Amino acid sequence: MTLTVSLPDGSERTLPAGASAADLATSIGPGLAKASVAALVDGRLRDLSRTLPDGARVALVTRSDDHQDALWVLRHSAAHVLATAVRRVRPGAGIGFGPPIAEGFYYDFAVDEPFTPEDLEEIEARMREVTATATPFSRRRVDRAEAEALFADDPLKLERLAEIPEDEPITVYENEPFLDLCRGPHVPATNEIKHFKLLNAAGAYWRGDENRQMLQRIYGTAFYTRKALKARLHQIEEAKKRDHRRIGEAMDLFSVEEEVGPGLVCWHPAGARIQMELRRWIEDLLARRDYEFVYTPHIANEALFRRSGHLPNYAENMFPPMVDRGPGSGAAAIRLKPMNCPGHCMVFAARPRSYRDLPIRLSEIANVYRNERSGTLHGLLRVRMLTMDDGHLFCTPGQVEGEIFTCLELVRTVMTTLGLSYRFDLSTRPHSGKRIGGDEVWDAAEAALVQALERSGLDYDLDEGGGAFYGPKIDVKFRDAIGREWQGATIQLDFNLPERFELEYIGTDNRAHRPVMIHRAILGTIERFTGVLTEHFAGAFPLWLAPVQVRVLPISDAQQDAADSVRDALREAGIRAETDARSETLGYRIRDGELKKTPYLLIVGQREANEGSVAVRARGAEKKQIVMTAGEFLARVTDERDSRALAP
RNA sequence: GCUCGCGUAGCUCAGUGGUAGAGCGCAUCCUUGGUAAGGAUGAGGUCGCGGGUUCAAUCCCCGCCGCGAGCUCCA
Repeated sequence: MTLTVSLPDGSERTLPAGASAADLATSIGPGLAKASVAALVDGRLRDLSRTLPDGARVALVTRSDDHQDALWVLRHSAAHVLATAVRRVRPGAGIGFGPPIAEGFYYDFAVDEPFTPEDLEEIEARMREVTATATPFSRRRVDRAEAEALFADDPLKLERLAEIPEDEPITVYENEPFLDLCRGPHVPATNEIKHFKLLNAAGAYWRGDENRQMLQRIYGTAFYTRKALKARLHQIEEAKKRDHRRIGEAMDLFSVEEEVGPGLVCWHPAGARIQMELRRWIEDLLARRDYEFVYTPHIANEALFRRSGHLPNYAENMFPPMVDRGPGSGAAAIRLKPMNCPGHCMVFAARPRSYRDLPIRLSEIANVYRNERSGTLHGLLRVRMLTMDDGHLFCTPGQVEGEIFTCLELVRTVMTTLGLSYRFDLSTRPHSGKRIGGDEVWDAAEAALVQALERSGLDYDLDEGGGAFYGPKIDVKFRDAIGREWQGATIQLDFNLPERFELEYIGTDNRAHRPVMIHRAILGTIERFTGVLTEHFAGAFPLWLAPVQVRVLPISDAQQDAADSVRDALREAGIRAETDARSETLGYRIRDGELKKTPYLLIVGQREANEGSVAVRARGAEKKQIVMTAGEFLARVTDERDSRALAP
C-alpha cells in the first residue's frame, strides 16, 4: 500500500501508506528533514508527525523567521512552554487561551496573584529548563468524556470544550507534564524553541468580554534565530525612544496637564506649527480638488444628534448634555459634537439641490469631542478633543466610483509626500440583520469601491463583513519607519444619513432622488497623525514640517549682527529661523541644535561674516558641512521647503 | 470602564517613619569659544489630593485624581 502526494514544484512522490510529513521530508533529503518544523497539507498547517492522506498537496514548512506559518507554529509552541513554566511556579493556575499573534505570543492564566516582573524572570528561567531538553509535543485525539475528565479542574477549558461542535475532532497536545486542549499544530519538540523572551504581563478579560473575569496575560516573542530576536527587541527599544510623548516633551511640542483634563492637549508653539503646516497642506490639496470649506457649530441641539442616530448609537462616547437656561424652562439640551456629518447634512439640506450641483464636496477641519473611556487615552494617539480633516461628499450613485477614485489619489499624494508605504483594506457588508439597505444597493456600492481600487491599480486586502452597518468602506493602513502599521485614511460609504436627513436632489427626470454620502478623512485626526509622524521621523521632521527650520550660530559675539541679518533674510523668505547667540561654546550650541533635530545649523564666524557666507551643517551630517553664500543657502532651503522634500 | 503597577524640583530619576537629594534644564557672573556638553554661584519642592494609624507620615493603611502596560473601545 502506498500513498502519493504532490509537492509545491508540481512533482509527485510516492510513500508507504501511513507515512508522515516527516517521512516525506526524510525521503527528499536529510537536510530538509532537519529543517522542517511543520507541513502545509492541502493548505492547512499540520504537525510533521501526522500521517499524510493520499493525493494531498504538501508543502514542508521549514525553520524561517521570514515565514509566517513557520513563526506561527513556533510561537504557538512557545505559548505552551510558557504555560508549562507557569504551572511550575503557580501549580494551580487556570489556563485560558494561548495563541500566536503578529509579533509573538501570549497565554492567559487564571491566578490569584498577578505576575510581577520578578515572576516573569523566574518563569522565563523555567521555560529555559523546559526547552533545554527535547520533550516532544504529542498530539492525541480524545472523545468528549475523556476531555472533560482531563480538564475537570479547569473551568476555562471546560467552557471552551463545550463550544467545540459535536462533529469536530477534539485533540489535546502534551509536552510532559503540560497537557492542553489544543488544535495544534506544534513544532516536534520543546528544544526547537531557542530564542524567546517574555515581554510583559497585564490583565485581560476572559474571552475579551469586560463582564467576565480578568485573567493575567503574559506576552512574549520567539524566533528561530538569535538575530531575529535581537532585531525585534531592538525594535521595541527603538519604539520607546521614538515615543511621541517623550519626543513631545523634549521638543516642547505639546502637553497634557491634569489640571486641564485627561485627553485634552495643549499645543505649544512648536507643535502648533507642525499642526498648522499639515492643516494648510491638506486644505490646499482639497481646494485643488474642488472641495468647499464649511464651518458648523461645535455644540448643537440634541435633536440633531437624535436624528443622525448618534444619540441612540453613539451616546457612550458623547459628553453629557448642557442646558443653557436650566431645566424646566423649555430650553433645548445642547451637546458637543462627536462628528461633523450631521452638520454637513444640514448644509446640504439647507436648499434644494439639483443633479447639476453634484457632487458636492464639503470639508471642515474641525474639532470634535468624544468622551473616550479613561483607560483608552494615550498621548496624542487617543484624545477627547480631536481635529479631523473631515469631509463629506454628496453624489449620485453613478458618481461614487469617480469620487472614491479621487479620494484614493489624494491618499496616494499624501502618503508619497511623507514617504510612507501603505495598503488598503476593503471592508464589505456585515452579516444580514446588522446592516441597512437592500442587497442591490450594497452590490452596487461594493462594486464601485472595487472598481475605484482597480482603476487606481492598487492592491487591497478584503475584510469580509468588516463594513459599518451603514455602508462599506476602504481603510488605509500605513507603515512607519520601524515597521509598525497604523490606521490612516478612511473612506466610508453611507446609505444611512441621507435617509435620516431625507437628503434629496432633483434628477434629470425632474424627480427627487436620494444622494449617496461618502465620509472621508485623509490624515484621520491631526492629533494622532502628528503623534505618529513624530514617531515615524523620531522628531527629525522634514524641513517643511520642522518647527524651527534653521538655527544660526555666531561663533562669538562679534558675529552676532551678521548672524542676525542672515536670520532676518531667511525670515523674510518665510523660513522659520532663529539665532542662538547664547553665552555657550560653539560645541554646546551645535549639540543642542542637533538634539533638537533642527534641519540646518548655520555657523557664522569671522570668515563667513567677512565674505557674506554661511557654513551649512545639515542635520545628522556631522562635520560634512558646506560653505556657501547666504543667498545660495536661501535658494536651497526655500526649494526644499516648497517641494516638501523628505531630505536635503 | 476593568486588572496590575506608578505618582518626589521644569525634565529624567535616587531616597528615608524624625518635613529631602542627583544629573540635565533655568538664572546671574566669568569665559568669546571654529563644529555634539567651558567654569563658578544661585533659585527652584505642601514629596498628586483627601482621610486614617502614629509622639511624628513623602514613606504604612484607605479613598479619590492622574499616568503607564494591557483588556475593551477606537480617529
